[in-house]
Amino acid sequence: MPLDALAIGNDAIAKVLDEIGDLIELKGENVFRAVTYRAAARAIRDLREPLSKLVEEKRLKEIPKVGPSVAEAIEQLVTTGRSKRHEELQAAVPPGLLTLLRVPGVGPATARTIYDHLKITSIDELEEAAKDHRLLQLPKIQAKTEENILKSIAALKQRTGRSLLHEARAAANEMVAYLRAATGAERISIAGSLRRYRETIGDVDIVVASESAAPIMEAFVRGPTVERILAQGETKSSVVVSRGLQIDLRVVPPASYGAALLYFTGSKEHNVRLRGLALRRKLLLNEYGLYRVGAEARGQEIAAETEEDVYGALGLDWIPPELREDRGEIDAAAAHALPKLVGVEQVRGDLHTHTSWTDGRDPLADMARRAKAKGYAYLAVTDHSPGLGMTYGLSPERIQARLAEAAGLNTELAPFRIIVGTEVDIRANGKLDYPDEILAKLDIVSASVHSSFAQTREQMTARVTGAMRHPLVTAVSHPTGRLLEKREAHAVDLDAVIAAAVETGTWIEVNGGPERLDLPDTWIRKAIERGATLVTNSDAHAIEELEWMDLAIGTARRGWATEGSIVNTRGLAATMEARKKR
DNA sequence: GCCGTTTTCGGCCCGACTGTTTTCAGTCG
Repeated sequence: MPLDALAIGNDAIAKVLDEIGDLIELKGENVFRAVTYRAAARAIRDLREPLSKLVEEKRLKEIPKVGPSVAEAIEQLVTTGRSKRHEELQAAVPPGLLTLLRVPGVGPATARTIYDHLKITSIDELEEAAKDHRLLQLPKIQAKTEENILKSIAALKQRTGRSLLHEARAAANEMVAYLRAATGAERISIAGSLRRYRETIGDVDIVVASESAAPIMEAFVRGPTVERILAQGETKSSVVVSRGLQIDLRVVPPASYGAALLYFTGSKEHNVRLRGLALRRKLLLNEYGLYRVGAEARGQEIAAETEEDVYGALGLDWIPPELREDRGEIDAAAAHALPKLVGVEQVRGDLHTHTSWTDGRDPLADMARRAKAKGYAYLAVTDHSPGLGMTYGLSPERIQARLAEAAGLNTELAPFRIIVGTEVDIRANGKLDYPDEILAKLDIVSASVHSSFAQTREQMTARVTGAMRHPLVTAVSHPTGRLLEKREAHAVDLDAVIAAAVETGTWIEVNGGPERLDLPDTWIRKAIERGATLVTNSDAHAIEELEWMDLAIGTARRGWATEGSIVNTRGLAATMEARKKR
């Protein structure tokens, strides 16, 4: 079978490698083997080339953590869709043990015990057994463990998945505000994936600096949004708040605040690299500080008070949280070669928004006034075209009326400027949903796919890149069409989209809508490396959603974006100049 | 199973909390 026809993607292969890791652990083999498979899986998720290509070019060994064994598994997966190692493990490990691992609190050892004695292989069976108190007969399991397993299963069933960034942030801000008011603590920070602007959030992490942890812990677990206490210790506690979101709190002495913030911001992979770096210099890095090995017990830290101190003592520049993914940022920090990332304060305008003329909630005048109040120089309104029946796309007549309204507002709000544009639908056949004479009246034309998502990769790629080659199209919006936690990206060749952007000068959007965050960060980085122009947008449908620009910028920063790569950091004239096609 | 500015063998990040433990294994992040 030709490789292309099989088309097993990097993500699918990474998933199998992760599963091999789990199976190795369940089987009781050396856990470091399992760790290696999982590390390789992660490296593959970060890869920006298809594995099939690397196999063909015999370059698999260039991937970190890929040695002879992992490479063999990858090659088999790419060429046959199966892996011998994977299948042998599946045969050796009872089916269903993997399923039990999904229950928080149940690890390999517990799963094994439960299976060996009760032959349980599904979460439903586990729930039944716990309700009947059959787990109590098992070694090392007593009432409390059984109770916790039941609670975890209930939470698992209630929980739909990871939280979207803005939802997690709202819950985190609520908790931080409460802790400030209830305890008077001043140095409180959100850490974890939320601070790194990851696209979805598992748990929220909060770090507090205080000499006395007990009252803060007490206040935390009694918080108004707390539904369940998972753990409560002297310095660390975990609770579940509404919608199943978990919040972890860590209280550390003020002298350790920087080290703790660094530690709990992660990512795990970034931390592991940092500690390895420390160890090679005979230093120990933990959440309390950086120490000479052996000196930690005496509390003689080299650095701990601020993140800058800790990075500095390791010979590194301070690394922005969005870069802390072990994707080359540590080497860049050592070489003093980190990019100067774009900041939300550099944004001069928003070029993708909707109003009550179509499916937006707020009138154009309100959107424009809010944008001006934010300090923007311009705002583009890009209401939908009629092809999207459900969103009341604008007819040619209503476009004229909207142009007239914008002209009036522009006089009133000058020098602030409303740019009248459209988010025009790219139809299934690749044609745009407005004729050229209408598009020609508009200053910004964003083209996007909203239908026929099931097209083949070839069809979809031709559809999108064809639109990008249209001389009146300024930008391509949400290129993958993914809806986080809801809908997968449609099949599209992003390499070809980036190539078309570089070739034609069409901008690629970084959409700040929290369920899109599209383009994804690893592709942003690739697009920038290849010289494409990006535009960050909120895709706001209401005045408060203009704040989603922050999410678009956070995502762009994760893609190592600098001011120069983001077109809407420029003033009005320069931005309009940049939309001219090559 | 991978990896090397102490190494090609012997490590692999580190600590908190829980539960069932009389000193620690399991799990998590």
